[in-house]
Amino acid sequence: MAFKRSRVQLPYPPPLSMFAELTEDTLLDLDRMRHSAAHIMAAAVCRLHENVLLDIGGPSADDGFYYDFDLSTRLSPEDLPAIEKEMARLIAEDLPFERVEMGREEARRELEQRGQRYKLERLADIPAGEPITFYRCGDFMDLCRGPHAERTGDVKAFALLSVAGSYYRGLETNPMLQRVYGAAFASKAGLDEHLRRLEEARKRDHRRLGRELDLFSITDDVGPGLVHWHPKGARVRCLIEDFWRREHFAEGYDLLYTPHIGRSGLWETSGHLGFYRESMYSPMEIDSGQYFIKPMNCPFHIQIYKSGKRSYRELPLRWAELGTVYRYEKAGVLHGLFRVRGFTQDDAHIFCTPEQIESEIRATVRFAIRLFNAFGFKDFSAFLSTRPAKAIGEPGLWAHATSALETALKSESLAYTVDEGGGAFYGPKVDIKMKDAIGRQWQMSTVQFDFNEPERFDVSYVGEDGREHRPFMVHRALLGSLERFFGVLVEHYGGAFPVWLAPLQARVLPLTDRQAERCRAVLGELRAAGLRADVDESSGKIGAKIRTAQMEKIPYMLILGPKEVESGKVSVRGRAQGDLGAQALPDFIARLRDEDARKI
RNA sequence: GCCCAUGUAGCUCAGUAGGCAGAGCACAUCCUUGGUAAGGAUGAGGUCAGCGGUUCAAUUCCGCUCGUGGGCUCCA
Repeated sequence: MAFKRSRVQLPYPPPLSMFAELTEDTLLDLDRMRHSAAHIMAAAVCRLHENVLLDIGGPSADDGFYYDFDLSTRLSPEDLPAIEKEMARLIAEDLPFERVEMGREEARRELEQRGQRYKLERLADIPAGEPITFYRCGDFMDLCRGPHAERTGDVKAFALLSVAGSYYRGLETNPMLQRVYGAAFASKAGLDEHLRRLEEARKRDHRRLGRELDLFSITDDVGPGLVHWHPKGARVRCLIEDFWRREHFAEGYDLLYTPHIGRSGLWETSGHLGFYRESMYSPMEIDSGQYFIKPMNCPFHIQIYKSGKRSYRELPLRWAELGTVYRYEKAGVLHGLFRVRGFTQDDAHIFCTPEQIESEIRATVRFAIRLFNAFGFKDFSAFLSTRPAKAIGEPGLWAHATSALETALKSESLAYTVDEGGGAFYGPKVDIKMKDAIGRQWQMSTVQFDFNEPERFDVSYVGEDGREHRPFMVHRALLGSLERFFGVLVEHYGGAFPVWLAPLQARVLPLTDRQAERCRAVLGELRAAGLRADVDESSGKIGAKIRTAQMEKIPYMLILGPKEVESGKVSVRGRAQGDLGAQALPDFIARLRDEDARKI
């Protein structure tokens, strides 16, 4: 039984609590207790406000609870303390939760009498034959499946965290309800630990570190969702890209560069204007034609495929591109580097024969994991999304493709969940998720079949039989987008990049001005060895220079005073380890180059 | 897009019950040349997000716009 909720979409803020030490039973107890906390909150709101229309609430994510309701007044964060106080009172009263089962008609009358119109709709959703239950707690009674804690006093520690809008049933055509989120734990210590984790996540927030470490910015003047990579961020990106290119060549990929805009006809053929228009920007007029900025790279890669007649002997073709695309995202969903309007995908398209597809997919999954291992991600799982009701392409093709995906997941021993019918209309897919340093899950890679575009563009190859065949076409992005991947990486490392990715690997610190010249000479040697370094020539004391370097999270500091100048050594300080003593410069350089090469 | 909150110096944040705006850090200049996480002094830096309204007077009150943050997934 799936007691732990999983999500296909990127969660933010992501669930922080891992509860590794908790058993399934205690998790269920926690869920039950949080469900009750949600009811207590609803009861408190009903005590404080008139005409509260209840929708539903319950445990949320894996740390708290929420409840949705419709109120005549708008709740703001300032209202939370009063609700908390009322909740505390209900908890102190230690009221029992009483399960009341009733017939459908009786339930309807009950809800009508209370004027609970959302609840009436929810009641109608309950399939015939299932028991209809209410839970009573003092004078508060709510249609609810349960289960609940025994008494309100079982909620030992809670805090209300935020108010938010929430569409009824999550549909934006429905009225907007008010949602209050809270956290609840079995003990004060659990709650404190949770709040500590929230604080830890805040410290790692890539938007905050992006500013503090001068990595990137997004400015109002240019526009929301459009990223500027500052020198240090750009340096990290460059290192990621260099690594990515080397690995792709080693995996038998070729690289492409394609234009950023294309004629409307191209997008009509591809189907994007039909299916994807709401994510595309308005066309621009060039000569007498309309051009669209690309939301995807695939039509261009297909053009290259079609630039000549292809033989089965050429397949598989693996074509990758760091392709920059622009997509319209609703203003409210933009978020730092995680959700932007212009981004660079580490995109690739694989064209292959049916016989090749299984090994291609396997290699792709293995490749993704290998890449992520290099960045310190170790824990993976996957989602397999299969054929939806409305789909293009023959069922036989779908079955073949889906089994290739599944085989790859099994042979790589990836835990996966099947999202039955959750695939896009044009093909099944696998999404790979991974855990970061503090246990949060991120969905990064996607491997996706496409039965639509090859058809629309009439993509083919000549087989052994001399006849034309349709190749399989697979889209895949491993890192996802460089923007989002970089954001995750910043949070994963908390801004303290390992030596191989650090924008600056070492800083040379003169004790006084008299060592400045020697420091510049040391810098020259570091650079000549291919290392990234600079010198702090400011006039502060050594403590201040160390503090600055420490806050910039530079892996190594080399301190040079009269002693070092005389001995020809450097005093090394590690960002994490502190004072490492004096070393000969060549030894330090060798050590740094070794760490760089070993990606640590 | 929708709900709520929010926007004051490069950053973090005070402040004005409506009367020409303030701190710390960062920056510049000078003094200091100090051995492993902040030496000192002086100075520069603001259309108080933008536009409109009320007012003798608006950064402050009101409206709109833009941006940012939390959400809009699970769900009787």
